[in-house]
Amino acid sequence: MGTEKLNTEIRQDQIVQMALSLVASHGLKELSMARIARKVGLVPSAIYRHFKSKDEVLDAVLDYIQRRLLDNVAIVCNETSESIDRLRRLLTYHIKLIRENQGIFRVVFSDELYSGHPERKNKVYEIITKYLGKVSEIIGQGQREGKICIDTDPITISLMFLSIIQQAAILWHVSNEKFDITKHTERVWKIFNESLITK
Amino acid sequence: MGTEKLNTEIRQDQIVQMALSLVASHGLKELSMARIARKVGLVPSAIYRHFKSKDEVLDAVLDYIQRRLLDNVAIVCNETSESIDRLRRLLTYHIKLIRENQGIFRVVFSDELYSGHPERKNKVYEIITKYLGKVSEIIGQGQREGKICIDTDPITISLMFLSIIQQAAILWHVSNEKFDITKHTERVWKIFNESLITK
DNA sequence: TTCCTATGTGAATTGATATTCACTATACAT
DNA sequence: ATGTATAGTGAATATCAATTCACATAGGAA
Repeated sequence: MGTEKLNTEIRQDQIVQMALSLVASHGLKELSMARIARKVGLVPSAIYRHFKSKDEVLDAVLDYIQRRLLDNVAIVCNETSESIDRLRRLLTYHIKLIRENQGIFRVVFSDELYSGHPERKNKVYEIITKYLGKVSEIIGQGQREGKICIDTDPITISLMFLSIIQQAAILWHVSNEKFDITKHTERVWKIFNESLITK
Repeated sequence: MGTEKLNTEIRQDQIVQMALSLVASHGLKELSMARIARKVGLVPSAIYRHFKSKDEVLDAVLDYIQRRLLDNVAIVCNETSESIDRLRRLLTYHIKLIRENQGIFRVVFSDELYSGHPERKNKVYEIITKYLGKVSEIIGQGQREGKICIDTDPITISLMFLSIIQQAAILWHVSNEKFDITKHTERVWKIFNESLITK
């Protein structure tokens, strides 16, 4: 009825946001076009004015996630040029991203998203490797500067680095937010610091 | 028609196995009672002779996963009494379990499994913490024996330990098995060895 | 103001899936 | 051998989700 008419770009943004928010609160399984529509304030069929299919919506959500992750890298690189500092800050931003937007990780690590969709599975792989690539650039920089020990390759270190946060995030999520992710991160950083950073 | 009649215990086992195998090959989303039935060699309604609902099937799958994980701990504890050795072997068994039974991890870390099921989410949490508990016992033993440095608590170390394998498993899975999980594990073990094990 | 197009609506379609039930057949105990 | 409890069948039901389409309308361009 008296529903405001907004152009596709705005609606697409809203749809992605609402989709992500629904995933955060109820998981991917419960994500339906009808629910998204209701949350946006539209009727289900209206979504199809802005996306050809549910698959397209999911792809857009993935694009958004990728952007958020890579933005974090850009932000820390702007804030400081010191490699260890960059890593430390990235850790903080990553945790913050997880806490504020649980949906992101329910999506990225739910195989429901890409089972039966080779292209999408590939996209997820791409997101992870791109992010890892950026992190390992920072680590490589640190190694060249003599701040990080060079007997392990940057990719392995960056994967270790992210693994630990990621898994903590899963535990945090599964424990209904009881697991203290911040404290865990601090302890891990300490070990990380002592074992990889040249003194 | 000429379908053999087997007793409930056998059928329940078959159903759990086939369910897990389907999850491994097609993901949780594609897991339907009909598919399970076909794979077992039954008609869909027959499943209900052995499980009250699909939820019960999923619970049984979770029980099986828990058993497999804890079995691994028992096995390594039987094989050797040396803490570092136990950890090293557990790592190997864990990777083997992942490789041979990809379904296990598609299940444990798919929130689709427990979204909207607080009890099941709790069960997943329980599985993880129980396993972590066992691992940290081994680590605690190593610390008491002076083999593992004591400035970090066992739980943090065990979580780090498992995080790294787990995440590697995800990457392995998302990359369509291209990522070399064994090599990665070796490198990680090396770092682990150098930073946590007292020389 | 008047069109025209992009956007929104509601009903209908299609397809999948969990679950139930009345019925049948098998294996095992007697 | 026979009967009974247990396991298997196939059809039916109910629900739910994605998608389509004919129709309605808002809002900017003319």
